[in-house]
Amino acid sequence: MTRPAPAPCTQCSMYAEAGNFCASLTAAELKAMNARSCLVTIKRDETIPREVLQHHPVMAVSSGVLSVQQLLHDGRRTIAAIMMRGDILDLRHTTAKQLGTLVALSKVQLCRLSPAVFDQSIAINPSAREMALRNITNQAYRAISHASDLAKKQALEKLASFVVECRDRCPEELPLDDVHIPIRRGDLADYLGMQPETVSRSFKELEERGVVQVLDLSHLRVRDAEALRRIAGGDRSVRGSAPFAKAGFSILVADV
Amino acid sequence: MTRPAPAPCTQCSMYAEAGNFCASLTAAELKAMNARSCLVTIKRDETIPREVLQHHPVMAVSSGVLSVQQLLHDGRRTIAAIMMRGDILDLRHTTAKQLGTLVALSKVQLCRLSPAVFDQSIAINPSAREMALRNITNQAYRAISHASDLAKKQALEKLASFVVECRDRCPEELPLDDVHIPIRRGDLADYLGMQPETVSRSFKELEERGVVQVLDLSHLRVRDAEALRRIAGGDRSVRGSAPFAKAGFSILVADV
DNA sequence: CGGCAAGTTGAGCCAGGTCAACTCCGGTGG
DNA sequence: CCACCGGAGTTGACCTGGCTCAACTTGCCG
Repeated sequence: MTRPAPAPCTQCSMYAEAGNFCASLTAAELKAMNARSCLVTIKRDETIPREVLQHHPVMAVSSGVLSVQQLLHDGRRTIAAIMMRGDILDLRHTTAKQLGTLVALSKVQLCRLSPAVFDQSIAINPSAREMALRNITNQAYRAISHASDLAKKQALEKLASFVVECRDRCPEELPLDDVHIPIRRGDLADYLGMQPETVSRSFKELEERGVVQVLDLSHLRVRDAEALRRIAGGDRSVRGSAPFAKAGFSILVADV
Repeated sequence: MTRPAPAPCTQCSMYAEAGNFCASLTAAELKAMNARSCLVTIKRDETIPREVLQHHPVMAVSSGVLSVQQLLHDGRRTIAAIMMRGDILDLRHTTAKQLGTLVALSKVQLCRLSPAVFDQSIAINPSAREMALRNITNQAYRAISHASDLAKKQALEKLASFVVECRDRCPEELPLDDVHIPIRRGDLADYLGMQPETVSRSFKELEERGVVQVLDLSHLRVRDAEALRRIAGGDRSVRGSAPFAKAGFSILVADV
């Protein structure tokens, strides 16, 4: 039985989207990459086993959301980082153990890059090198900025920060002001270091303040981007321009 | 007036310490780097001004502790990351604004690398390339692991984690089991997302449990490394093997 | 349409934030 | 050399944001 024909790189978002590593490869490099790499699909809540990471320490997220998780002794779970399309992981110098486990938060397409081809491309192709470096650097700075969200911000502020992060980072093309929340409430709670209940209450609060409108569990509409930004920056007193989005209530309240 | 002769790279820890970027440069590269770069000293609590960062977007920490800080609207301060010797910062694709401000937490020696020489070395010298990539990747993974400390851990656990981080990361050569805490209590509080009072109480608690002994404000002795590790991993019930380090108390307590 | 997992809402409680007083220590000047 | 000063750190008492637990509602998939 032959191995299933690898999906051609040309159909992968790592290649298709400018700014990603594979998009900067030459035709020859892409061909080598295509021959030596392999695109796998991971279902939601599946963990990438340690031995797989050891055999394929270099990989890239082609679609979906991959998380770095840590489990505390008594069952508390932390999502320390989320990786999205274009993000490169190089675990050759970091055992997965010290980083945590890699768990898919949605259906994830992951490309196991050939380390040799990866290194080779980085060595000779300046633009591939720049893309890779830029991606890793951005991951570092995103993680730093996430740490700063977690350190001192209150629940509402963390959530506002996260919405802003989604707006900047999520690849989807949506009507202006609509934001796609790519992960579930429970995962979001573990990413922001809070409880699902608190996430829910904070969404409600943002909505009551007229800052966002919750369209469904994975879609928001931003009603007042400036207010959102200011809440994310720690100004908790801010109210949006369209308070009490669910019309009707405001009249009742005003009359009391 | 001639510019003061730049300190030769050979005296800088970026060069002297194996595993750092500059240590992997060839003699010719080092000479180029020496000619085009400049080592500056920054006093504690000084901020690197934005315009300096724009002119010198690539730099490396030679000694001391440099922090990435963010100030919330109402004055809360966060230390999102701390950089120590060997760490490379490349801000060419990240405005300092989105990352935060860079503030020295101790006397810092910072080398402003020439971006051109840096890029050139990375392009042609495989071992320099690997060092740079490895450092950036490690920074990313450290930040991720810091984020996971902040998300769900309690005060005591965060502090234990930090002590472990210091043990692994701090360059000082100290007697086994002694740990150097390179930053002040207030800064530590902002790094761990808590209040100075809580930091103080947590140190006391670790000491009362016999896990560490506080020698002075910047030195600890680890009494039970395994207990420390377990507390850092979320097992809050752990007590050390040498409780009530300040002798005498235990007798009184036992008699009640 | 039924069943289950995910999400939301409400009530009570606690870890850690806040505020104020106190101690410790290093630097400075008489 | 010592008295003084100011900033850092610590301790204690109180308070609150968010965690916990439990009940309920919603949304998803067969």
